[in-house]
Order: sequence, then structure tokens, then C-alpha cells
Amino acid sequence: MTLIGTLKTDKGGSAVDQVVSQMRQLIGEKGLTVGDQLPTEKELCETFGASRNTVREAMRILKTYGVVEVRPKVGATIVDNRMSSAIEMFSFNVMDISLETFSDIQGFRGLLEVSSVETILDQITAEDIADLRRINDKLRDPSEIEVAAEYDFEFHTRLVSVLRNKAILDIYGLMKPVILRIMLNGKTRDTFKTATFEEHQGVIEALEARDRLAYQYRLKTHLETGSANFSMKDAAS
Amino acid sequence: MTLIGTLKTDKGGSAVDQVVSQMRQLIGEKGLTVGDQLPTEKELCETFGASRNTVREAMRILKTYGVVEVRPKVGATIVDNRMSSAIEMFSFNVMDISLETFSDIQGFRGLLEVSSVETILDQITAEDIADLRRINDKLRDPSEIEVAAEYDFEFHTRLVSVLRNKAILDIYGLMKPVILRIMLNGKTRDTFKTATFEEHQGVIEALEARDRLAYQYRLKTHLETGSANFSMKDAAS
DNA sequence: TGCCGCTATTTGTCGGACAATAAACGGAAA
DNA sequence: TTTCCGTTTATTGTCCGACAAATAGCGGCA
Repeated sequence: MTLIGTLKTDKGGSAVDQVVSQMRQLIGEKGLTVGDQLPTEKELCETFGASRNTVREAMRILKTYGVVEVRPKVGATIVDNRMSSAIEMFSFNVMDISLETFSDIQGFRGLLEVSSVETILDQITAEDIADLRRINDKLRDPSEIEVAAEYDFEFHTRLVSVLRNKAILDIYGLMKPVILRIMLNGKTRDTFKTATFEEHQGVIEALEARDRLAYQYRLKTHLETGSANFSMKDAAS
Repeated sequence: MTLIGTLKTDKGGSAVDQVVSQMRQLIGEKGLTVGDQLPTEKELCETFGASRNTVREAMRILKTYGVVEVRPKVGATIVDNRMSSAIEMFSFNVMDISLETFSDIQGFRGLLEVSSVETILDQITAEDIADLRRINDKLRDPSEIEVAAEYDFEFHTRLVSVLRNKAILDIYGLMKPVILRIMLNGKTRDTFKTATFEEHQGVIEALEARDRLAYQYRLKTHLETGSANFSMKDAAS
């Protein structure tokens, strides 16, 4: 019956693995690239001699890899979101935030936000600054401290987005849970309302003035403020 | 019982996505860790109120992520192969690296290696420099071009390791397959042997002299050299 | 006690069915 | 003719039931 099943190409693990392999081959042979459409599930079933369940599980792997995107009725399109997918997978279980991890992350943030000053000043637009201002304004009226931390994170994310680099933005998003906990560290609702807001404001002004040194100094100070009282606290979950 | 299945319908996309989310939650609540077993598919179906196909597709995602391993009759065991899964995902040879991914990665590398000059000059030791020199020397006698690219990557990894930041180092390692392909782009074995070697040598000398500007200029030029002939070439595999 | 085969349970694959979705088509109105 | 709207239809999403394959665990036997 399933003749194709018998001439299975590779040493073949499961049927699903074989279909994945065959799909890779198909894409390669047809020279399909980003933006192109894959055959429908039914066609793939017939081509590979596999059931629809098997094809779907194979397709699910490609989706998880971030190389295809499937929309109902439209079908599977080849994309390249492997970077985001790879990062997504690392957000899977809550990483244990050791002190080491903590300072690593803060160092990373410093690199992304402070050291990138040249690129940021080079690329930033009036719209970026307006966004930053709008986001920061939300800090003045936070209902809860967790919401304030979200705004704080949103501010920094928006800042990093000025780099116009999806990979970096993805990585920043990956660190969100850790960063949020860093932000909440030793702060009260009022801290966000006053100190954090003012520090952000200073950063924005430095950006507007294209003042490289002021930007770096203020942002660095701002990040260090957040780190200040971490070492003593580590009880979390 | 299956309350979770109903009240957890946080518009969370497809049923499969919801099951994935619920499984993550289950793992977190039960405090399951590497080596522990997940419930059987049937139990998961009952717990989440989903069909077996849906549960299987969700499980397939976790398998692709490298967080579970499934054996017939034994069931699903929690593992942590996320790193190798991520690598696997990037070596998905099916298509060429998209131009967007490419420039994102190069931009990221610039940030990690070039913009971090302050930290690097601050932290670098004689041992680091000796290592860099030793690694670069290997470029002079490459047996194959792939080996040369490995040495090239090793050089840059060693450079990034000067930051003493495990998070950054992990992410750099994650991008290895992509970076390797970037490095191989439009190069011959002799290119590594001469041009790449010389460029690295220049970087090392700038590091030794603690010459910030020379370091940044040379490394930036070096990275751009790799980018130069990307856009025109796309025939691969 | 140790080996071997049997059984039962669980995963792997298959086929069919229906719902949900959205593109494609066709008809009616301006 | 063009435009808008409802219908049709093809495709993905989910569910169900069945059987095959694999294997852990049990029991029988030497």
C-alpha cells in the first residue's frame, strides 16, 4: 500500500522524522525560499504517503523551528524566524536567577543600552523620542507596582528597539522575566513615580540633545541604581 | 477537574498552544525537573480536556524544543537538550540565511565585539591575548576551509569571552551555525590563511596597545569584510 | 535463581469526520 | 462596467476511534 513508505529515504527514525527530512529535501529541490508557499497538507500526504496526522506533526516541527508559518486556508509559508524560535525555547522554564546570572544580565543590558550609544544616536528619530516620552509618562500614574515595572521595561525595550535589530530585540524580550525582577528590587510604587521617572526623563533629554556622554552617564547610573540592593535579596521562586 | 481546560482559555491562540502553556504550568506547579516523568498522553488528554492529537502536537513542540524526550511505552521524560535543539534549528539547511537575519546577526556581533571595547580593554589580560594569538596562529595552516571557519569562530568567541559574561557567551554560541556560514561566505582557504589572519593580528595588536580607536576600526572593518559579498550570493547547500 | 515468553500498557500511525476560517467566485446594485 | 456582499469551496484545526509497534512488568519454567 504505502509504497512510498517502503522506499523511505533515510535510515529513518519515526515516520514523522522521515517526513521532515523529505520536506527539507522537497524545499531544497524546488528551490523554495522565504515567502514561497508549501503544498497543502493533502498534497504532502499523497506525495509522502503519510497520514495527515504524521504530516501535521512534521509541520509542527518546522513551525517550532521557525522556518514555516501556517495560516488556516492559506497554507504554509516559508519564513525565517529561527532566531526568535531559538530564543523562545530558552524562555521555557524559569531560569534560576543566581547572583552570577543577575550580574551577567545587567552587564548585557549595559552593553545593549549604554555601549550602543553610537548606533542609537545615529538611528533615533523624533518618533522614537516621542514614544519614549509617552511611555515614561505612564510611570507617573501607576496603579500597582507590577504595572509600573512593566512600564519601566517597556521604556527600555523601546530604547533597544531603536537599534532596529530583531535579534537583539528578541533577546531583550527573552530576559524580560529576569529584568522585571531586577526592576522590582527594593523599589516602591513611589520610587517608580519619582526617581525612575526622573532618570528616564534625563535619558530622553540627553537623547534629544544628542549628548553622548550625558546619555551614557545617566543610563549607566540608572542601571546601577537598579542593581544596588540586589545582592542581599535572593529569596524568590 | 478539567476546569483548567476551560478557564485557561486565555485567548491563547490555538488549542495546541494552550496545551503547551498548560503543560509548562503543570511542570512548574509540580516542580518537575530533569529526569522526571510526565503523565501519559491519555492522562494529559483528560487533564486538559483536549484530544490526543492536540496533546501530541503540543508534545511535539516540547520535543522540538528539547525539553522532553519520549519513548514508546516509557512516556515523556523531562530533559534539557535545548542548546543542541537550538543548534539543530540553525543548521536547518533548507534555505539560505535571510538577508534580514544576516544583517541582524552582524549588527549584534558588532555590538558584542566592537561597541564593548571599553569593557574588553578594561578586562583583558595577558592570558587572553596569548590565547587569541594561539588561536589565530592555527589559521595559518588550515587543512580545510570548514576547519578554518571553525578557527575563525573560535577567535571571535574567545574575544567575546573576555567580557566574562556567561549569558552573552551562551548566546554567541547559539548563533554559531549562522556565524559559520557568514564566515564561509565568499572566502577561500587562502583568504583565511592571509587576509583573515592579518586582520585578526591587527586586532590583537590594537588590544595589546590598548588602542581603543584602532581596535574598533580594525574589528569593524573585519566584520564588514565578511558582509561585503553576501547580498549577491545565495546559491548554497 | 535466572532465563524466557506472555500480557498489558503506552506511544506511533492511520483514516475519517466535522468545525473554523478565509480565499475565490458569482450575483446584484449603483 | 465597477463595486459590494453573500455563497461556495478549499484548507487548516480539532476530535474520534482503531490498529500496529514497542517495551516494561509479570509469571512460568528449567
